[in-house]
Amino acid sequence: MLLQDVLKELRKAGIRLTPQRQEVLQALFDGLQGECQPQSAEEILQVVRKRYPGVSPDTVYRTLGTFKKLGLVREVNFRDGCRRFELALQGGHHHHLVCLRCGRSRELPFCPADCLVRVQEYCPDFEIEDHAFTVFGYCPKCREESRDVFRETVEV
Amino acid sequence: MLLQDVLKELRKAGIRLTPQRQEVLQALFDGLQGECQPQSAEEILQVVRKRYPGVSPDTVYRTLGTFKKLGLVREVNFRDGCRRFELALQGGHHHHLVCLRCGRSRELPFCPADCLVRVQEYCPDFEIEDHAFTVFGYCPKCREESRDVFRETVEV
DNA sequence: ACGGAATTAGGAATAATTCCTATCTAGGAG
DNA sequence: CTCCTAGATAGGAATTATTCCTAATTCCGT
Ligand SMILES: [Mn+2]
Ligand SMILES: [Mn+2]
Ligand SMILES: [Zn+2]
Ligand SMILES: [Zn+2]
Repeated sequence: MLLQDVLKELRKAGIRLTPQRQEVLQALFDGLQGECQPQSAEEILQVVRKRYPGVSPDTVYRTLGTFKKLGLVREVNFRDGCRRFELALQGGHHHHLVCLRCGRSRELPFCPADCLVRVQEYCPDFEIEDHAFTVFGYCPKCREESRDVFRETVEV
Repeated sequence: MLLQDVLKELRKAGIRLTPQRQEVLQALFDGLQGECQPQSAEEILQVVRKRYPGVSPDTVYRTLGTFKKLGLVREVNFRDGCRRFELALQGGHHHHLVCLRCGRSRELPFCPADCLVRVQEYCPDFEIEDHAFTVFGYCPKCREESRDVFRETVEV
């Protein structure tokens, strides 16, 4: 799905298409490229300001909240002190593997869907809205580096 | 496992047993009772201060960090603006179902262990440390209440 | 009991997020 | 096209969670 399609959807949903919102959306689409690092509000703000200086953090947060309510954006937590956001386009559902040292993440094409089914059976009257599955640990690069540090320490 | 056993383990691990740490540990054990709501640092601070006034937030955070490194405490995120903590005693591994409205949580006896295995295969060089599986949505009570509000709105 | 490394209190600093309010504007009605 | 207004924004202040700093204290092995 492309930016244009999403804009159409938003219009259909009765969302006013301000330039600010479009820029935030664009930033979210940009974040989809490459290694897919969900972005913090601050990061999105910086991207947006390149094209549209003067946007306020408040607007970014408000817009992300709006998009989240529409199911267009998902929030993820990487335990690095801020919330992160990424587009939740249909068919692209995934989760993350996060390095607790460098903070980089990798997409995981696994989803504990069976657990969700069991949860729904376990609590039939609970209305499930979203779920998080995130794996934390240390990436190969960071493990390598800490091994180096260890060597240096020992050799001294 | 009881408080005494954990204290023994801590001593074995070379952790200095200050009264502050013992109080934080006690607070965490208290949190285990009842409906198991993982506690925020602030909540723990309040509990600790009842017995031991004058503890600083810093100490609570530092202690939680220490316990986390030891694997004694797990951190969970309920999307309510603060980190939450709970004891991670052996055999008691579980996850949570969280209401986005009232913030209350319920324990889930399901763990996406199979996903973790696949993740480990997918990234053999990544050192998995921890994982999060949390289901968000609206609890029966909150759904009921919002239905009431809806009725009132319509009837006016 | 002593010494020293680890720990703490308290207050300042930081960083993320929200609130407030005067001003602006997208988009529907005419 | 112009007008109108509900909804959106900027900017700065306020809030809240968390960390940093440092002098003073304390656990615990010897
Ligand atoms: Mn992603
Ligand atoms: Mn729990
Ligand atoms: Zn890494
Ligand atoms: Zn609820």
